[in-house]
Amino acid sequence: MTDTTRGGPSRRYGSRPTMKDVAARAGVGLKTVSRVVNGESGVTPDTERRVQEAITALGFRRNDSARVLRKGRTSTVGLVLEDLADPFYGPLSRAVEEVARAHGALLINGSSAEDPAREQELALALCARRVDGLVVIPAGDDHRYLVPEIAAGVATVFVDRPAGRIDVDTVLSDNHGGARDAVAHLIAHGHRRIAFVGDQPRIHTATERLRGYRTAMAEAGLAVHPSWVSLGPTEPERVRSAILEVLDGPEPVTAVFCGNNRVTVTTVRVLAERRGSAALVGFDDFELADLVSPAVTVVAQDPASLGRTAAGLLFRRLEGVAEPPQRVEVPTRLITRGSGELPPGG
Amino acid sequence: MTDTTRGGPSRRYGSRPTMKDVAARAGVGLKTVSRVVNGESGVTPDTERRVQEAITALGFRRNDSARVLRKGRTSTVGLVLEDLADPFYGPLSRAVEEVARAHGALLINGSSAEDPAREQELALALCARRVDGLVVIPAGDDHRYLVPEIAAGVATVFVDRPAGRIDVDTVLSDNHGGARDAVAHLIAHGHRRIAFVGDQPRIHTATERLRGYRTAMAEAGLAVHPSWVSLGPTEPERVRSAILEVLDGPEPVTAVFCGNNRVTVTTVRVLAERRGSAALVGFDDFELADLVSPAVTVVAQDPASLGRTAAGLLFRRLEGVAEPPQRVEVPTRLITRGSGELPPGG
DNA sequence: CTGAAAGCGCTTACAG
DNA sequence: CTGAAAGCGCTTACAG
Repeated sequence: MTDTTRGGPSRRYGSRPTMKDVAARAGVGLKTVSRVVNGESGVTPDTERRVQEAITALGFRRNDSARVLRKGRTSTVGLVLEDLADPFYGPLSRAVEEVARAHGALLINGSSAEDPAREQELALALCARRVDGLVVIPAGDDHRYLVPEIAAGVATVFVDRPAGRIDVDTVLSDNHGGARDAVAHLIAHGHRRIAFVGDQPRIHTATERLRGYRTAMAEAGLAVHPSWVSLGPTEPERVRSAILEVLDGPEPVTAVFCGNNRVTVTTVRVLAERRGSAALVGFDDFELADLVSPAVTVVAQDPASLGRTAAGLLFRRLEGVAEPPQRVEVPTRLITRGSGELPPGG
Repeated sequence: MTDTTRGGPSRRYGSRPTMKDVAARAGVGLKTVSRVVNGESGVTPDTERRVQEAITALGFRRNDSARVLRKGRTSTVGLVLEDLADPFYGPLSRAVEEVARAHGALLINGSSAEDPAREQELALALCARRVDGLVVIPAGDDHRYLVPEIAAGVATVFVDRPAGRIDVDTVLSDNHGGARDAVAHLIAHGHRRIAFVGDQPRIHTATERLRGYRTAMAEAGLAVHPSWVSLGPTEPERVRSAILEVLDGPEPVTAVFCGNNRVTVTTVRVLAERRGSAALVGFDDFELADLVSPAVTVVAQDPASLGRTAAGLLFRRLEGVAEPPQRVEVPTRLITRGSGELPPGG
């Protein structure tokens, strides 16, 4: 029962030919095969041809696991994000992928589903696969588990949200400034009673945007009634009841500032049912925001730019740049389309 | 200049401790460390504790490249898709990821950008990394390059579009039937002059949907004027001019059937500018389709179901099921919202 | 221009 | 319960 077919024309299904098999078939040494496979110089055209023929005949493909074991680098970077199906993260991921590709690297990404335990599990699984670098959109707020990995040389960049309890390169949108602009815009259009409906308070961007809301209100000398602020999951049911409460409760508002695109979309639905009873500005742009009625005024982030910037930092580190951790802020942009310019009392 | 610090408390930045280092520090054999790391039985609680301490002290993390080299399986699957930033592929990718996760596997995905060469490069790079299986949304139409990989045991499933010149498991939407339903719906609402604007003719889904369009027209005894059919890139400019041509050309239509979500979105924009001068049914559902005016009637695909089904087939194969290649068809669903029920001559 | 030997960091198969 | 040896498939460092 010995494996006598190894390297022969009818190898067992599931086994793969190795460089050794190719070398045997081509009648050359192992190192010569390695040279051909890696396009190194110093091989006679005739030898190269024989090796290529053996490669094709056997269906050889280099095993990168073995290669990595010797070389140390995997030419792979990891991306931990919240949810690939979210239209905010798709373009971000794609941007990271393009930068990686330009550097000859592959991207592995995984979704944390907003679960800190899953984020950690994923990030460490990527480290065990020895990614050269890691881009993280964190779900949790304590990232000390990455300290040994970073010490061991895994380049690490956080994006969209900051890292907790470790000091690393970080790329963030100007959440506070963007939210402040949004709310100031509503105030400039005559609103005094403005609600903020956002994501869960343990998410950094949610609290930063809330802070921007409070700043704008305070700068205008406006009090914030506690019932106007609602943070929580972005599930449609939660958002729907939050919106109805701020619109129809004892302290009704005339305008709503939404903390992210999931919230905005549900709010647009609720307002459409009620026939536009409030002004609206959303954080994050979204497809067709210009085509609903009224068109939705937003503070746009640039997810592709966030991804590109983060990946750029990552590869700078991988190229050996050793400077203190950077903190890059990506500006936001107010896009007025109608919903944010509605007067109070509509 | 020897590396005397190896395994010591101050190893060189960038180097990583190995099981050997852990074994030395804990005063045990290599195999014992392996047992602890992999949670195997047969280790004294006291020994285990000493090993765990050494692991923590050194910041050890198992190198999966080395592990893979011995075990043969990587517990990784690859997904080649068109563009992660496309809202159709995000949910599909996420669904594959969830199934992989349920099987303890990680997902590596990459975008082909609709370029056959890049698709091949990506798929083969994944094979070189020895993914256990491959889910492919192809850009090209000749996949014989995968034959050696499949023969070597890489489980392979095509989804959304069929493979070219190889016989493999395939999961497709009912493109022909869905398109036929869409066009029959427009005909039932009185339309006789109907345009089809779709994706490039080398894309299988585009031609299948065109075929469905022709079937419905033929079944109703309606002639198709050549100028009513426009296939090409889904860039907004191309779609815009195609739409204007079928609406305002010498053979104006009263209804448009759009071949995919990118085309539909642009068409909605163009029609909004012209104030709803034609009926519209789109292939693919999209966010806020219910909120634009008129709301958009679509033939909905279920990208998550496509992904789940494909990944399910993949893991069945990985579990050893050996049956002839399957071809699974996922049904589509007509969702009427208004734009497809507009009468001709609006 | 070419190749034999050693070794990357694990797991396997075995022996105690 | 524990560990020494061999080997997975490559690349490195070297010698011819």
